[in-house]
Amino acid sequence: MTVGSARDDAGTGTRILDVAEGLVQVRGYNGFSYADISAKLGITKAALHYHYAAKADLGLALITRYAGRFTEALARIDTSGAAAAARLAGYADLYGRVLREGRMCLCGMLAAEYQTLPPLMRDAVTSFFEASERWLEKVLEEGRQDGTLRFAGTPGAAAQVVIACLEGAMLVARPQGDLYRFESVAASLLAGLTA
Amino acid sequence: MTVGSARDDAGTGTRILDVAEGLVQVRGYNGFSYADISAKLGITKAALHYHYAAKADLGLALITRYAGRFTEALARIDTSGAAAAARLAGYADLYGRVLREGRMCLCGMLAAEYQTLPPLMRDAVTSFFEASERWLEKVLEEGRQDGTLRFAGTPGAAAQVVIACLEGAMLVARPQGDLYRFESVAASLLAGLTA
DNA sequence: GTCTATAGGCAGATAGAC
DNA sequence: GTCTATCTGCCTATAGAC
Repeated sequence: MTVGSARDDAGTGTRILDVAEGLVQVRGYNGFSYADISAKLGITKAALHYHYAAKADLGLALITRYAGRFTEALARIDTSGAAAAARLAGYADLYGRVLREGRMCLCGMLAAEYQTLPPLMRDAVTSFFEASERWLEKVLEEGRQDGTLRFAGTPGAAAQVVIACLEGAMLVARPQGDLYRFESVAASLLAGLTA
Repeated sequence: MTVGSARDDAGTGTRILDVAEGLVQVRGYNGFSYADISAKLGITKAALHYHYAAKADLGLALITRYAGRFTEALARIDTSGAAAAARLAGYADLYGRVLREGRMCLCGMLAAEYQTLPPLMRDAVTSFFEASERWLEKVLEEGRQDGTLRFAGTPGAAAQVVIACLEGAMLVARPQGDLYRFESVAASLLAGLTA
């Protein structure tokens, strides 16, 4: 990887990921091709294969970067020092920001296509959800102890409800052309968990 | 359409729908081809095109049949005369039955691929969710009035939470290889709505 | 790193015989 | 209704020049 002279030019590899990420989040992994990226970026398909030899390599890089950024965002929420309820709201807002760009959660989209994915991509998708669940579990447990959150059952079970609700709300909001639907569901979810 | 001599033989058109339905629910609309159906059914691709000239025709027929059966199932729940809470549990069980066959909700899968679908298929998908929401709204409102269900906000908002939760739980359960995850989320959802 | 050119395969779809 | 044969186009991927 070569560092350009200007600090803010992205590098072709990164720009490929940027375009491909949007395509997968909108059309799915099976719904885009190298030709789509080629057209949007103005470089040939052959050049794309130089950076990502096979489509599966590109797909894996996509998930890895997405999961890394997600983990970073969760770390920022943690270091904010906010109460558990606010950290939970911050988590939901991460989903809201993606949807406001007209996109589905990358891993939610890939979850639908799971059975058609190459093995390494499958593993990366499941890891994403496991990491999410672990973070939520921690927040929920802390919120229960400090009295800012309340829920029945284990923190793990509640974490699964949160993930299901947010992913499902994103999934349905786009076809219904109703982004507010997501905000409404997320608000109901948070209200039900707030003490 | 010709009626066979034996009452229980399905007809090629129906058998095509049966196979295609499974393929879409497992692999997605963009994840299967006429060749897949051809192989599973032992007839040529050309024969498939006789029954469904274009893939979009097949896709539309798939949603229409699925939505019709879903509506029938909801009608059966209604005529059971059960209380609102039990009817809600029956609704969740419709999803559970699909997942136990290793499948995603047909329209949940198509919701993910929405941006790549032909217009008529898009409209059919949104209609499915609207019909579901209207039915749930009715049940929730009745449950609130007879005191078997409780929730904050409008019945419409609560209905959206139910759909989001169940679709999302299905979506995530398959990659995680954890069908019990769905049951757990559904149980939590119902518990939160039961008075 | 990016290009032109092309391979090899599979997609959806059609023509016409039976 | 189903078949064989074929078309056209797009897909992922590679070879080799620049």
